[in-house]
Amino acid sequence: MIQITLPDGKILEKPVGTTSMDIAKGISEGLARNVLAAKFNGQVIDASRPLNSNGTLELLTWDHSEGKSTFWHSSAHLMAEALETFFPGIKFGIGPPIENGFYYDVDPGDQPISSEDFKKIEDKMLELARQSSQFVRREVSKEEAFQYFTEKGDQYKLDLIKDLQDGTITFYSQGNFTDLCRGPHIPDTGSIKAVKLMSVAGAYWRGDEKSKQLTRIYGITFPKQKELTEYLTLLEEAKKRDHRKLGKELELFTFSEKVGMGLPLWLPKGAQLRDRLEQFLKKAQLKAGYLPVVTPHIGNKDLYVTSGHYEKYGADSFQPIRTPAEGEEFFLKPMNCPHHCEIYKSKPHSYKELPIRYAEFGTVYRYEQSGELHGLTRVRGFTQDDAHLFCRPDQVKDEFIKVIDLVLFVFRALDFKEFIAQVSLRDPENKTKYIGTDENWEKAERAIVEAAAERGLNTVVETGEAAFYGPKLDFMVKDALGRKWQLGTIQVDYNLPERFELEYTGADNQKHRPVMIHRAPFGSMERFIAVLIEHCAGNFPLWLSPEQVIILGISEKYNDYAHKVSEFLKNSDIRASVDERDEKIGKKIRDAEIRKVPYMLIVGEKEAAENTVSVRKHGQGDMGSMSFEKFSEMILDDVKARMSGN
RNA sequence: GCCGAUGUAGCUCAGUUGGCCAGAGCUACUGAUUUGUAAUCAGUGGGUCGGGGGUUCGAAUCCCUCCAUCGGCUCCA
Repeated sequence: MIQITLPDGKILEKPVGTTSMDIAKGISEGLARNVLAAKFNGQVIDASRPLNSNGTLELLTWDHSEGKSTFWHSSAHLMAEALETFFPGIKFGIGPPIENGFYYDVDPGDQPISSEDFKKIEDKMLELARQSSQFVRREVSKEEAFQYFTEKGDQYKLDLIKDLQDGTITFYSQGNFTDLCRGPHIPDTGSIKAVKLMSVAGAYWRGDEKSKQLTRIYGITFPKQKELTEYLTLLEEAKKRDHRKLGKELELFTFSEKVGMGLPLWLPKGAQLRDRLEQFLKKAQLKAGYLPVVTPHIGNKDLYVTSGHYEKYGADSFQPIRTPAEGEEFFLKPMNCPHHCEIYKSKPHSYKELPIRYAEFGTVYRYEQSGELHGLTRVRGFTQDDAHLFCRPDQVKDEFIKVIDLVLFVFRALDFKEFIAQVSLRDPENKTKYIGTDENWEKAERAIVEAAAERGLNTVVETGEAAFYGPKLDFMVKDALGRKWQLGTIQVDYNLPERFELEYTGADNQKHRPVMIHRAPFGSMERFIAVLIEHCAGNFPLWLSPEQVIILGISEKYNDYAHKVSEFLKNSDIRASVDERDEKIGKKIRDAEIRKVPYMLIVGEKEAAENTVSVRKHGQGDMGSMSFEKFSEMILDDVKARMSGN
């Protein structure tokens, strides 16, 4: 007999070889129907696997993320089975579950698969699912595995088997399809009730640019049709928030082929929004002891030879500008730090001065591969809310914490509640990728981990994701379509101070090397605004809104009064304008609502006579009337409260 | 950069077996109207059908090529 401990603490005595499914059936038929897999002693396994030792057991259903993963992984197999019926000889790479659904990388040979094939594949998947074929697990020898896929002619599977250890290889079969697979899988295909293939895309075999490119088919499945419908509705909603769409509709930014791809043009309203954000952060930074500096957009090649960036990125960046007479080479600056190092070097420093914090909204230019460009989130010219902190080694952790606090202040002011802090450490297996000593790396990594812990950040650690010069802490958020983007970043750098031979004089009258911290709470203005647009669906908070108030006259007769109100508001630093058009009030309101102007003031005969305005709030409707002085006060109070981060 | 898809007026989109001067709505402009909380009416203007080349009596439509955009991959100081 073995003892099985359930999540509620209950302990069951069961014969050796009992399966999780048996246990589920013992609890309830309903549960048994919904069990997709099981987690035994922390390992996810098939519900049909016999249990042979004591342990803790959790039955996984659709409500568990691991249950979903198993469901989607099995769905990938189901799709593969369907694909094989339409594309005989098709070869398979890998087919894992992902955050939303699954994909399978396939090589269909000379019979391309396009989205036009989706319908028939989906139908076939549903047809196969209805047969409720069981997923059957089988342990095979490496030799047998080789033999099977050699006969099938699937070189990708052979490539995978090559790296597997004999004795650990398993096959899973359902219906007429057998795949090399670690598992686990759901009991049978019958629970897959709704299927939707999302897209096809190219993907390199094993993620290697030099390998053959396979066709990746993305799909998602659900145990209920209703859930698929809901998911598709959610995607539609997300599309409406896409910053590229809203950016155009709200006239925030645009691109021009003539100017060049990936080079955003900020329209007046977008520039206004951007300026509000800059002013907000500049104010906070002044309070936190930052010193504003300004540096040029280009820098001599020598600067980047010294920094080491020339060697690493020289060939893959915009090529240098040459002076006609001297033939000197200048690069568009891809980052601000080398310039700031030279500012630091402009005079000797005492340990008493540190930390020194140079801040600059610095516009930088990076050559991004053409296929990488994406709205405002991935561009070739962008402005970093950059700053470089030069401090003593004993100040690193404190400074780090202060920066975390600043980032959190910004996020709070802008109502970003969901983000994760990613700690990026170097890959210990591949230390040659990085510059700097082991000792310095360890010190820096420890400082980051401790600082993040002290501020209670929700962190994930990513090994091998560090920059080549130091570890970093990045704040990640998701866009409307669930894609993850890095916003703020804090990076420790022991490298540049070394390369630029930065120094300060210590209390011992000896020269010491400062530590540098790069940091940008927004990251880049472009990306931050992109994410902000999606975050608030274009309904910017009042204090940021490019147009805060629009005054709408009932007819042209009241335009004079409307202008009087507008002038009064503008004199109080409220961004107000008048819709002077000869349109009916309904039309003016509709247009202002579509433009997402936070406040509409409707003025007619009654208001003009009483010196009042009729207030309509965006998305909420009529709020009644008040004197325009009172309205102005209300707006200013709101703005003031928000800008201070409450 | 790679794979796949897309590209018609300022915007959103019709226009598919190649065939009269390429269409609609919104926007813009002109006029009428002077309006009370999400679209007043009428008229006018606006397009090298992404660029270039080709096939054809004839191309927005078929082919080639380049460019840009979109979805991914790879990359991201």
